[in-house]
This record gives sequence, structure tokens and C-alpha cells, in this order.
Amino acid sequence: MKTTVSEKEAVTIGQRNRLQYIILGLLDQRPQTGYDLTKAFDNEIGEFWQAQHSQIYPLLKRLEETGDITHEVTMTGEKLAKKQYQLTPAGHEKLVTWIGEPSPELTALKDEFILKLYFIKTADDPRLQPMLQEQILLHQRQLQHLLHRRETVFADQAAIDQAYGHYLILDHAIEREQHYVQWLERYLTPRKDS
Amino acid sequence: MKTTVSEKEAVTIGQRNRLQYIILGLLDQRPQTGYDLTKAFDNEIGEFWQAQHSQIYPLLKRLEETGDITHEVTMTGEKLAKKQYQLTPAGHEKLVTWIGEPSPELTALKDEFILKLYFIKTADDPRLQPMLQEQILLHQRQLQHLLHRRETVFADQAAIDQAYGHYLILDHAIEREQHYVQWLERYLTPRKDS
DNA sequence: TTAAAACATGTAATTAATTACATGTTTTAA
DNA sequence: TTAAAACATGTAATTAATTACATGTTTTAA
Repeated sequence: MKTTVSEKEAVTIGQRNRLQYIILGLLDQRPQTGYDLTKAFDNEIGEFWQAQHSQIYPLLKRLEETGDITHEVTMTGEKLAKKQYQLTPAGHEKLVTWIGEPSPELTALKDEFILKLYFIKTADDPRLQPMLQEQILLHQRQLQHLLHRRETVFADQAAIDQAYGHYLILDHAIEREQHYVQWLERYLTPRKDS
Repeated sequence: MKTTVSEKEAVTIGQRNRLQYIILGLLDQRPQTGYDLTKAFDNEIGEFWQAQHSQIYPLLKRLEETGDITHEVTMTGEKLAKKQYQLTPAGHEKLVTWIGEPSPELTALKDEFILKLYFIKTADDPRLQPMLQEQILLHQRQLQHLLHRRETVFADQAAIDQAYGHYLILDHAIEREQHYVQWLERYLTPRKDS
């Protein structure tokens, strides 16, 4: 099959590209700009997925080319053009289909501490206890952060009722950190000094 | 600064490339081939990190170019040449340095189920309960798998004593799955039928 | 009034990771 | 004896993700 100069590449986005669904899901809540979406990753989305604006802007362009979203330009002040993106019916359908599909893959957790632990061969390795202590501090701090977020984001039952999934995620993350710290502390041997 | 045709590219591997440290750590245990290393990812390493042979072979070549490993060719049968890789002192040093460094980054967990949960807005969403049920099955199966591995890999205290870090990882993974299942079950509302 | 912070949108270059393509040998079990 | 499984090593193409480069506007607080 010959290709001609004028023939356009078919724009597709792989099913495994999860970022697209986050974008669709966020736009399903309300029309937003690329900048708004980027900020969402600094807040709640950031607890469980990471993305920079350099990934988001190109993907927005591609999602528009595949017909999942459209945009309208609105002006802020005299010169600043903002692109408000919104879902098309096709984009909404894609989101709903994805949520309805099974999620049979286990988390591929990439925890560098766990990786290092694997290469600690004996219980009396002098590096083990400092490593545990460092991780305890890290996860205690993360736990405090998550507890604080639950207090502020889900202060009343109404907040829980209208973002129930988000509440579940936060609840899960809090428990995970609590158990992580408990587990670390169990293998921490008390020091005698000072 | 001008570059000439004969000038070679300096081969470097980024510090953030974690796979290199797994390879170094595995080779620290004993000299191995790329095939052996690949198999290690089907077994215990696979519980917490993934890599295919198409990633491993090129990285072995680069690690040799940076002077971290060397190889010897051994013959199996008449024609089959195997490359046995082993650490150089520099490679060993690199491994030890990495293990000794702080690990201040929290796990970036990429759990698709968690992602979907975020977009479930209310507790009575009909998709919620089937999603929870699916995940319970998935994590119960994973838990059984991990328990079975602990039984077989760490059957006696001697096995624990000589691969203590690995034991800790497995113990942690088991607890994580137990808590995950408990957490999922807490939000599962019992059905009345059948 | 002005400097800093926040808002706003992109592209380029590089690196990491996955999937597919490619080929051949040795061992094991039927 | 032979077919399948396991052993063994690579490259090519594509996609995802990160880091760096690039530029400009509006709002806020000193």
C-alpha cells in the first residue's frame, strides 16, 4: 500500500495510556484548562498519579484529534487566551467504558527502599536499622500529611457523600501508611544509647 | 567545543535508572547470564520490579561499557555461547553506594483500580460493589500466592537468616495484601439474594 | 509602583519501558 | 526419534515519561 504526501497519520491513543482517562475524568467534572489539570496533579490526583504539564498539553491535543474533547478559547484580560477543554459524548463514553472494565492488574509498586532491602542479606547488617529509621520518619510524615488532608477535604459528611471514591482512596492511603509504619517499627530494634 | 567523527559518545547511565542496581545486586550474589537475570524477574524480583529481556541485554552492554561489569564466554554443548557477567570492583562500589544512600521518595503507586475509584462519586453508584468484589478476589489470590511463596522459599529459619531483606519484603507484601483485603471487605455491603 | 508569584501554554531532547521481530541451540519427555 | 519446552541473545519500533528549554500575561502583596 502506497502512502501519499497528503495522507494524514491516524491519531490514536493506546488503551494502556492511563493518563488519558484521568484527564477525561477530570473534564467530566467540569470544563478546565491544561493549567487547571496540571494543578490537579499537585493536589489530590498527585497522591496516586503523577504527570507534568509537558505530558498534559500534548495529550490534550491528541484527545481533541481523536474526538474525545473539544475546546473553547476564553480571554482573561486583554491578551491572555485560555483554552477551556470539555468532553464530547464520545469522550464521556470512553470514560464510562474504562471505569466499567475489569482492572485485573496488580499494582506494580516501585519502592526504592524495598529494592534496597532485597540486597540486605542478614539481620545484623549495620545498614538495616538506619534504613528502617529513615523510612519510619518518611512514612510518618506522609501519614500526617494524609490525615491533615482528610481533615480539611472531608470535614463533614456532605463532603464524603459527594466524593465518595476519593474519600475511599484517602482512607485506604491512610491505613496503608499506618500499617507500613507499624510494620517498619516491628523490625526496629531499640537502641540502648543516649 | 568541536566534535570529530572519531570521537566516541561517553556512555553513561542515569542515577535514577533503578534497573541497573538490581542487575548489579543480582550479579553481586554470583556471576550470571542475561537469561538468568531475566528469569529472576519471573521469580522473586518480579514481586516488586518488572523488566523484560529486551531491557536487560542492552543495559548489560552499557554497564560493561561504563566498567561496572565484565563478561566471560562459556560454551554449552558444541555451539551455544553463554555470556557470564560479573561485577568489577567499580560496579560493587556503585551498588554499595546506592544501598547506603537515603531513599527519600515515596512509592509512586500506579493502581488502576484506585484511579477508577476516584471517579466514583457516590456510595450508591451501582458500579462500586462489583468493583470491590473483583478487587477482593484479585488480592485474595495474590495473598494466597505470597503465602505459598513464603512457605516454600522460607521454610526454615536458616533460609530467613541468609536472605533476611527478601524475607522482610515478602512479609511486608503479605501484610499489605491482608490489609488491602480487609479494607475492601469493610466497604463491601452484604447482598441479600441467593 | 513594582517586583514576585501565580497563571498560562507550549516544544525539544532525552531516557525508560513495552511490544514486536528475529534467530538459533540444547534438553526433556513422550 | 522427534517434537516441545526451555535455554540463549539480541535489535527495531513504538510509546510513555522526565527534564530542560522557551515565552509571555495577570494578579497580588509589599
